[in-house]
Amino acid sequence: MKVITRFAPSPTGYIHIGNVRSAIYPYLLARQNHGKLILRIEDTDRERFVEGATELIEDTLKWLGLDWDEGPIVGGSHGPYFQSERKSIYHQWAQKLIASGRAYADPTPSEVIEKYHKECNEKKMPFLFRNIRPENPPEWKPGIPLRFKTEPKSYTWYDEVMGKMTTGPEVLDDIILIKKDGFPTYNFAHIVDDTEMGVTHVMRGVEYLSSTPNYLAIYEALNITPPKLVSLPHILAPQGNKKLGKRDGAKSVTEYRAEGILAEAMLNYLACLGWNDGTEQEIYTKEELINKFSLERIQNSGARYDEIKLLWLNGQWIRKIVHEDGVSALYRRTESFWPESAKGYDDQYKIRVLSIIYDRLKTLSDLRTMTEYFFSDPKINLTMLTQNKFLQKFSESELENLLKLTISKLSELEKWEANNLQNTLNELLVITGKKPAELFSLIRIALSYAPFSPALNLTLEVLGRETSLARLNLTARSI
RNA sequence: GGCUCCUUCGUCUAGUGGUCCAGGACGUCUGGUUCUCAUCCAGAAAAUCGCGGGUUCGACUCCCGCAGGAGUCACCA
Repeated sequence: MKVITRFAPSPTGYIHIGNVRSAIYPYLLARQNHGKLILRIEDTDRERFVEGATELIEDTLKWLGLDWDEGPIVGGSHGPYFQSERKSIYHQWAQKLIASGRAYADPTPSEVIEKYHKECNEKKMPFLFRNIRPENPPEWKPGIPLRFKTEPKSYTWYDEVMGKMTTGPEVLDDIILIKKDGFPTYNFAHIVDDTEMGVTHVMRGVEYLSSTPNYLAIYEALNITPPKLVSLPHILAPQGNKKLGKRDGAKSVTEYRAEGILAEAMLNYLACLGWNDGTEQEIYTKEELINKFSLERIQNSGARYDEIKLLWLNGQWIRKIVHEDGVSALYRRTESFWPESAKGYDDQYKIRVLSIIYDRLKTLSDLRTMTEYFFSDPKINLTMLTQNKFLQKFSESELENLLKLTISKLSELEKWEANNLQNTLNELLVITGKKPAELFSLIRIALSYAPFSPALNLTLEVLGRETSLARLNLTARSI
């Protein structure tokens, strides 16, 4: 049997990291089995619809590398893939239920329902509409909601993550199939769509676990074998025990992208939050995830979201890309992350800067703050020099002399190249009798006035003879 | 309140009756790599396996009870 999975978001805003996992797992399962992933937009709630949200969702998926086989943009033979365009299909299926006496029009005024609802809440009783089911429902016509006529009984089913499930008749109710505006509810629409689209594995958050018996009842009334059900545990907010939501500052995937998180790291982190292959591996490529993914190894308790670990993983991925594909591979991803001042500089120079700074990056946006002095002369800050813990014991004239000596030695260099520079620096240590910490700190600060920088010889090399000497001179004269 | 699910270091997790006085990773701390920051390397601290009973020669692992947490009970998905 061909595996067909789907990701079915509502276009109500951006996808935040609490939700993407329900796109990642279906993707992995589909790819692993050479099946299909369907993207379906569940836009039946016109009030919550947000303009542009669909595009945002598509962008997010594309960025993460989660391509879909059927859905918006790519099309497919089971369309349309927007629920709002499938109204007549739902109505056809609804007619089947009406014909078999399993659905009825509900003329109950909303005040009556609300009153009963309130009553149930006060008495701490579950709200069950079937208790006030109208006795002689009218014929169904637009403007009246259509309800499922349930037959309370016990259900047992198997959830691929949670295992064997059993519930009693008390959870079954006459749920709304078609709203009074003519659009179906999620409860009905997803069943129709999954069936029509041939979905074999329904993967969604655990919050749907409690309504599963009601879905099972509809499948049964429709004479359909339900697909495999996969409940995904929640991702928990960093604080408390609540599921991660926008209120907890759950950022959109797009935001992480803008902050310089790599798609590979994001995918790796999210896939492994609540899933592991039982080995001690931490870094997974998309291909490895596709190969190793398994439903049985999805965790069945919620997992807390930990941004620190994401950052660590991102650093690992930044280095992995450089080590495996070279600096220019990483450089291609950095375009929007350089400081303003880098604008006029060519690719070659920026690649050289990147090659000496990349192992310090946690996110690509660190480039903005960490490479400033490679592109514009830093502001001279003499207190930074004189207050430095290695330099404060020297007098100003001593510092000046050390700098002058450094300048003259470096000026003699024929080839301005890292190894030669290191040799000269070593010579200077011998000549001056200073400790590396002392001399090197002085030079480093005079060049960058930054809290940190790469190895001194590399910094000098990339900065170039002219710039380096000019900056050292400037500081020497300012002391 | 009903129903359902969940419960191993701070966090993500390994663990399917003995090889676990519980392993890995993040984080934390310490030390090393000619300055800084980071990387990398080495090491340390960190879980009476939610609690209480049982079964067993032996339980994190099986059974029962309890507690705590979460989800759900919408013309939202």
